[in-house]
Amino acid sequence: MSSFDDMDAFEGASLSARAMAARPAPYLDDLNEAQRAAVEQLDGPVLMLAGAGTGKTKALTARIVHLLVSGRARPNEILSVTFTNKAAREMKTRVGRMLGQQIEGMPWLGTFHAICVKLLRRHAELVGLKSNFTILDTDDQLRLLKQLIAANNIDEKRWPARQLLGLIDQWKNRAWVPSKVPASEASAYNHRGTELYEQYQARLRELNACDFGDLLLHMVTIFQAHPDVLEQYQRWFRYILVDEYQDTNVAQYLWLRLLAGGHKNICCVGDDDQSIYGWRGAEVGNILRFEKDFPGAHVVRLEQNYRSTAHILAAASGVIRGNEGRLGKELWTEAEGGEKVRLIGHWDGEEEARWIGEEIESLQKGTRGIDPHSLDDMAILVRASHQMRAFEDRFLTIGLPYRVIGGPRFYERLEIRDAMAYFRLVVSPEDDLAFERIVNTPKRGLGDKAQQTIQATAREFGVTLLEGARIAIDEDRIRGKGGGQLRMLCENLARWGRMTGDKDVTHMELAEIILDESGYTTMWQNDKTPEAPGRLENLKELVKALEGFENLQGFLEHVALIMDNETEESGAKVSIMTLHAAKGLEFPVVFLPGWEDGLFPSQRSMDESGLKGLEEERRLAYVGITRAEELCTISFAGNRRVFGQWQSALPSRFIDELPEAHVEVLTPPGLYGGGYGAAAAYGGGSGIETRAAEANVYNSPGWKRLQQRSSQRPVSQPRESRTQVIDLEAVSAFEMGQRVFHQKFGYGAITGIEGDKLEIAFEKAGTKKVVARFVHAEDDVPF
DNA sequence: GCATCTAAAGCGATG
DNA sequence: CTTTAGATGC
Repeated sequence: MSSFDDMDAFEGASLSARAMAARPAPYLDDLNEAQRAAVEQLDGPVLMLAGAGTGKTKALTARIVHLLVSGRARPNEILSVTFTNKAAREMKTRVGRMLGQQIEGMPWLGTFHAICVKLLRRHAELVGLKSNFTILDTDDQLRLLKQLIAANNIDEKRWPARQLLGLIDQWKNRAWVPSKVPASEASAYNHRGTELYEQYQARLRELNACDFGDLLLHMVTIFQAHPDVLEQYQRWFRYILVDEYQDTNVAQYLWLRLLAGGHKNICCVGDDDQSIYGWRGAEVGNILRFEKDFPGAHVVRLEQNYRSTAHILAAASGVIRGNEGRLGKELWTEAEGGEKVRLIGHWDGEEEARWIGEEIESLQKGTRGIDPHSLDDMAILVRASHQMRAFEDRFLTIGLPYRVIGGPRFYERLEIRDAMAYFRLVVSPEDDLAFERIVNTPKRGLGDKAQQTIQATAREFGVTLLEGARIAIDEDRIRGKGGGQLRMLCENLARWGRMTGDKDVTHMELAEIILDESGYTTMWQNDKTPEAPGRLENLKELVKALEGFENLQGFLEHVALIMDNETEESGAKVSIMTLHAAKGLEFPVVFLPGWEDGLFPSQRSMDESGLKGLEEERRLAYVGITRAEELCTISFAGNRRVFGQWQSALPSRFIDELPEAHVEVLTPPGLYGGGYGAAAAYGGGSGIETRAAEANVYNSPGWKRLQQRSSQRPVSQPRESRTQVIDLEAVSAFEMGQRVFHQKFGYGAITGIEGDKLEIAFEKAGTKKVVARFVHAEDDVPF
């Protein structure tokens, strides 16, 4: 084990405390009373209950600065954990800005996982790993589990690997090693869950690998079994700060409690009303229990909101009031005036998308006393990602620029994982999982049979797959085209491996060489699907990302934890994302579509977790509303197509919880009268509102009409956009029958021209009408 | 060994 | 409806 003092992170990070103390402390001046209290109470346990938009990050960064300036701790003695890399990055820059100087050494400001990797590399041998262990992504985990399931003669059809993975994840979130899984879980996964968990852990150790859950679990295990190690860190980390404490799971909680066990200088920041990750193992209980865990804790409430109008806050408060067992907070603001929260019902999901599209266009120009807004200021927040499609389709048709936030993250993408597998294999030839992944990608004529031969050979000689492959070739066990290709792959890998030591080739050049010579780049160049250009683009991004690292090895060690889906595109765009992805963000204008019972609150959530599930959904509604600064529009549709089936739905029960005084009900032309929704059906809301709801909705002709027609496919109502800009110039470049390419739908032929829109029969996506400027001539594809 | 068809499942998402 | 994994056929 390397000595404590060797650790990079523990040295060279000092910033002269005296030099800073001499500076004035403007960071305290623009804090309000509560924020200031939270910042100045440096010693002992502190719970900062920070509502949405109350300047939480500001207080947190001021606290770090205060610790540094007051000389309580050096930058490398502060442990500061966040959940996302984005949050970590933001805190780093804000601390730097507040100090008025860039500060290199905040090595322990990062995500739980990033910090645990750093620690675990130092102590890996205590849990049977080498310090250069690899971190598996979900894909690798799943493949491993499938192998185990097959080896145990379990029918994967009846007992899917995904289920087992979910189970193991949950156990790890609760900090249960295989031997600690309680008997109550014994029946899980056909009574073989624990057994397979044990095998999985053993296999990980063989592979010198661990998964994300292990990063924390191993550290907890080490701290519990080696008090001397724990004590070192308890002493070293003089102050601990935790962001988004309501999202911590049991393993993270134990980890924190162990580290804070000595001095108890721990400050947890969170908002129980924004706990929306229960299904991922987060325990709201952690935050509710804080004062019991840390007796004498100072609890500070940040309740003054600087983000939203009073109407928006009132609406959010009205909804969240429905939850039990809250720590209790009431947001308030000095701001006056503003628009009420708007509520509108639609016939179906497409109508909803159409209306929101038009609304966005008129807000762009400014309307009814609302100033013009950039598209960057507007966001659509949906409950489930499949709701996004309706908006994408509509926005493509009317030519409204949008960006989808979330989606598959950069490093989870197929091409990135493939490329990384090549790099992994070059750096560590014993990485069998990487070998399996790329041996026949691109296609080398090595199918099941050849791969089984390699596996068998490797087992026979007790060597890695790559070594087994080499032996298999030498002994002529794999013949024909595949054999030759495999020989070439092995030789290439060996050659690239030697090049890692070559001073004349930078690791970026090497990465390019690997991708080119393996045929991987060519594979995508020859691919004619619409995704291919984007994938090549991503590979370029990947190589660019290498720049910040010393070598391939260094890059790989960090990549699983630091890669973000971050491509800065030019031009203003409206954002579309899930409510989960929206946490921590804010927008002047927010649309919240799809407020229908079953969709939101989600049926699945309620089925799985009952009242707890419903309460988490309610917090999600609270998070959604509080993202809005000026204008918040909630909508629901009477009919929606789910998995191709038309289904009718009732307005969300959360709509009844919106306080009427702060809501303006909009009535779109030609639709049933607006009004409150499902109160009667659930007995929610006040008596008056409930009766009003019955009168307005259930007995209204419009509602009855809606009910009657709900089983039929609704006729879409073509209505031209008020703000249509016809770009005939773009259309003139095309003619009937021409073959064209579209970013989203791929290749197709023009079958009609109408105004500025083209009707195109796509090869894969069917016939669609799209705006001409999103279409390229076939020979003008922007690769 | 690979391409093409067919059946079944998909609901929320960070490291 | 869409995607994807597995089976089937060539």
